[in-house]
Amino acid sequence: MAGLVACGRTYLYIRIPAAMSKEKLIDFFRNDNHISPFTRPDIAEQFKKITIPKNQFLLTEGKISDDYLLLEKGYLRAFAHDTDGNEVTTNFYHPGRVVFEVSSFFNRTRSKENIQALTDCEGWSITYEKLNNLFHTLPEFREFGRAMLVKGFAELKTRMLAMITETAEERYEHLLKSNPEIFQHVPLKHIASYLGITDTSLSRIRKDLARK
Amino acid sequence: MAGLVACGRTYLYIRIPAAMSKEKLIDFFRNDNHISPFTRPDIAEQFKKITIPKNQFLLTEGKISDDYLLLEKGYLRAFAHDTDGNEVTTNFYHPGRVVFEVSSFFNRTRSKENIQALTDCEGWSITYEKLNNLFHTLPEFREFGRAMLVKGFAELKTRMLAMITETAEERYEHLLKSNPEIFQHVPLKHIASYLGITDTSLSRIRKDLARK
DNA sequence: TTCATTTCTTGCCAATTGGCAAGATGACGC
DNA sequence: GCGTCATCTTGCCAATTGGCAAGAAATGAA
Repeated sequence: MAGLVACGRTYLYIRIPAAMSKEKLIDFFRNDNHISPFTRPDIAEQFKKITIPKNQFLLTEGKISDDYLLLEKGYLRAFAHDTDGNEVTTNFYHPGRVVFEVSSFFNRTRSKENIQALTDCEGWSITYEKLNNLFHTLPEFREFGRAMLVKGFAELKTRMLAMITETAEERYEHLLKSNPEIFQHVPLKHIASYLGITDTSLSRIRKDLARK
Repeated sequence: MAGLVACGRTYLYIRIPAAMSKEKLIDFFRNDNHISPFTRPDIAEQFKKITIPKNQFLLTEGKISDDYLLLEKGYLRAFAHDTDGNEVTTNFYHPGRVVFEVSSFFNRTRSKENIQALTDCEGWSITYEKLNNLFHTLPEFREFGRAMLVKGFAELKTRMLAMITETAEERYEHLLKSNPEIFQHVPLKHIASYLGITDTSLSRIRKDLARK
């Protein structure tokens, strides 16, 4: 039971010892973003089950990201602050994703981003140190780690290209198609900043699309 | 001498056998983007010296990226095509950089991007297979590989945030500060598409800034 | 040099997006 | 239920950016 953290502030999350790591676990291997039980107990047992209540933070600015989280249930959002202090949503996460801040986690530097649960979340987390040990000893798992990095990289590139070549309306429509679930869990202003526009503009775009 | 490729088209580049790989080579280790001779002959000898004449391509659309290039001299640009067929510049490379297309190289998939030399270039290249062998056998070198990935990731994220939070004028000024050399080697239209604006807008921005 | 091509600038106007503020709607706690 | 606060929409106007086309300037080839 232990390991449970109660807290009035929103900076902590509950960490539950992995009681049944070896049965019900997550397998990303070559499964391309689809969740299923781990097939490798030696890997699985290094992960801890964690739950994150809605609105609480997996990572806050200034901390060093030390959760490499395989998300099983729930939705999260990452956001940073621009020079004027405004929140900018940098990413959304849904089940089947690896959730962590790449730069902070691997460089062991203070994060400029926050990662917050939009809904109650569940997943399997591993620390930097343990993850590195696995990478060191298991070449197949190393492949997995690299694949996750490369995948994130490619997605970010695609999004960048969309920012350059597509209108806000097109970007909105694509997000609506590719990630409809998040619209149920997040206010439009977060989606707007993710798309690179204001909530006012997004509202107008939605009105225009509704008339069509 | 051999290995030289002459070609009227712009799709090939010259590949010169690494005659002096062990003396004058490149060391990125923990050197954070600063070039100096390789200190590890076992690594160095896996790389081949290549030169790329101006305007020729290191990578073309549809091919699988198989050069992981440590750039020693010269400048390159990566570009893709949007749905209307227009060129969009996705990246610029300067000496001290690793030049390759992450997704195509690591996933062994056809590249959607081209990488073209803006000036005569020189550097040290390694194939996917050899690079993987090094990663497999040399943990320190693995660290280097990951660091390059993470670095590229972080840069792309920063650029993304700039696209969302900064005006085109601010993005232009930052590029001018951080990467002034490329302005000597590339027409403004390429810089414009990299910044996410048209060449017309960039021209106006430059006029405004000149008056200040 | 001369010619052709590309690059860069500029004017005109339209489309997109933002800033601000007011009002409507909805969610949540007491 | 009631009140409060966040969310969402809308109107008005301004700023930014784009599309197009013409002309100037620079570049490169013969």
